[in-house]
Amino acid sequence: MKQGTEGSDFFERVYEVVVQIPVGMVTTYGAIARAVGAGRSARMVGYALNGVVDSERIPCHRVVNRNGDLSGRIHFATPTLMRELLEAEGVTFDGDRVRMKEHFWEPEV
DNA sequence: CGGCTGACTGCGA
DNA sequence: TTCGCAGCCAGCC
Repeated sequence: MKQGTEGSDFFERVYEVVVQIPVGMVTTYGAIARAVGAGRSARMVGYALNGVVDSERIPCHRVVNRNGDLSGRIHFATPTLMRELLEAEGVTFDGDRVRMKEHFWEPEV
């Protein structure tokens, strides 16, 4: 995908990575942060997704924390939404958390 | 320019 | 594995 072309925002990088997440797979904020070169700005990754309006273009529900727990503004507003979306895509859950061992996908740098 | 906030992570207990 | 504390980075006021 585009690399270095936009060069405007770290946000764009995040979006580019998130949209590449395969259906039925999930990744962590830290993984995305590293993929975009931010390294430790995992929190900013979530912040970037917070600014996303196109949930259709940005599958933010596929992004979880390292525990596999669905954290997110959307999940905070509608706790069932993210889980329903993931299950609908084929993601399996272990209790209240995603089976990272089964669905962890690492973004390509 | 300075300080605060945040959808996180790593380490220690 | 879970709980708590501190650290880093980028955006915003």
